[in-house]
Amino acid sequence: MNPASANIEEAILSAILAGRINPGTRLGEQKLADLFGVSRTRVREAMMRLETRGVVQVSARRGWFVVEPSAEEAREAFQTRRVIETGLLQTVREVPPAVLESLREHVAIERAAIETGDVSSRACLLGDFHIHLADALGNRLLTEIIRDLTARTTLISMLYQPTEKAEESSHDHEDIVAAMEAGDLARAARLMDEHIGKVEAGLDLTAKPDPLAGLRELLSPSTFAGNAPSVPHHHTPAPSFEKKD
Amino acid sequence: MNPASANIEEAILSAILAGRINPGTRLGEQKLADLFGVSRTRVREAMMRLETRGVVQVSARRGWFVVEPSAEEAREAFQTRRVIETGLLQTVREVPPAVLESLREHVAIERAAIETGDVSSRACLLGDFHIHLADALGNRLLTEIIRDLTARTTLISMLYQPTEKAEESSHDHEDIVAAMEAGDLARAARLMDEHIGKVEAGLDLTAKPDPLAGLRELLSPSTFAGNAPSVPHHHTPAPSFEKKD
DNA sequence: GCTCACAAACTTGTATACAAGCTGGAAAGC
DNA sequence: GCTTTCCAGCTTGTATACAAGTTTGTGAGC
Repeated sequence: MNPASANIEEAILSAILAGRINPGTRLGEQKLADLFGVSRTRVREAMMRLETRGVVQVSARRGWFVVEPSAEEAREAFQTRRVIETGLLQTVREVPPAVLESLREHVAIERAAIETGDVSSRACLLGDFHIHLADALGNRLLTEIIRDLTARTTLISMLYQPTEKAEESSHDHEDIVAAMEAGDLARAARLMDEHIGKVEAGLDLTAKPDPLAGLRELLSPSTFAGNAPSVPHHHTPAPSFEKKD
Repeated sequence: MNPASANIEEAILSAILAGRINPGTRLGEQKLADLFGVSRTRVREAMMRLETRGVVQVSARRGWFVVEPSAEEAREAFQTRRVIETGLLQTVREVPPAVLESLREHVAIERAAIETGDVSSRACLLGDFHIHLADALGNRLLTEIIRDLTARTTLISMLYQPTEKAEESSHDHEDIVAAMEAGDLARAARLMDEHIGKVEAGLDLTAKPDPLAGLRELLSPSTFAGNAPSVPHHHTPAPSFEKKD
């Protein structure tokens, strides 16, 4: 609708869905304004829209930050996704062949990306499966809701997921599609429930979102040799938020 | 967060939920700014947030309007509500006694409002039941989603609902709570599905949203005696949007 | 009397200016 | 050397000014 401001919003959201923007990343109004060649007004507009969609947050006079969901918020996001996605599968009566075809194709692309080892696109694809599903079985409204929720859970995974299990997720997707193909939507719903449960269980929600993650990442590829302690042993003055610049 | 702009947003949303603002109502930035004693900036902020929540829309350089969902959008909203609310009931394992108590109480208030004939508050209460349910069984995120959806369906009812059936809805709510009380959540989910289906079926989605509804309402209580044709017989130049001022 | 064209008033769209507050670093004091 | 205080710079918050487009009312022409 507003050409540029919609682009800013969409650009940031899809970067999050693709896992290219880390939770906690600071998004300065002026920098984005320069980047997109508009004034701060439009950027603020996009930011406020993203804030109501739950993907960024403003800290008064400090800046906009990509949300870092708390453990509680993480649980809420997963519960919500479980409710909606199982509800969708159980509400639908039958699945059109074209939809099945499209989903099978999507899963095939997932597997290809995993075997190729294309890490950057596979996270995006795994989330995209759920968005595709909502789009195919539901409607635009539902798709938008799922999209925002997927952005949230993507950020949560970045914060709390110790190890990725892309193969397992893709296999789950395959099973869900198979159940749909067999016309057993109740089973598809149950599999979806388990799938989301597995992803959630794979998180380490006891570990607080690590404010040092950014620093550690910068230091870990060993500029210094022979030190890979899990926690830096020197006293650090808690930089709290800022990670990228 | 932003005290005033959040208030504007909340004030408008709850007015919609209470049925005090009609779909299609124009919301002028300057007038709202004067009303709330702030500048247009804050009002625009609130409007854009409400736009991403799907309750208002901007028509370029003409103004902000409370949405008038199309028949297609109405179907989408009801499908989405059905998916989420049945999904919620089916996901929940057991219902805490305190929740049951609170829901029973709510239904009692509904019935009281209906018997009293308090038309203004009963629409609000009927929608509130679903919001309460999401709040009690789900989480804040889910509640917010349901709240926005309820705002949508409230507007849809205003546009397409020929006759209100408040007693029936309240009775449905009672049955749903009874099923929950009996621990039969599958039945509760089915009843919820039927309930939302009934509300949707009670709409006349073939009737286009009537751009003259506002005018007709203003004229119908007979300033002139003896003329109540369903359509004014003189040529009207299609005022399209504006209804309130 | 009716239609059409034009202009004035009004509304949103966008940028910019300035105010308010936070952060980080330098300098002073211990 | 270490801590504390204060100031300069940077970032968002809010208002206002102006640009661009829409609507409506007026008046000329038929």
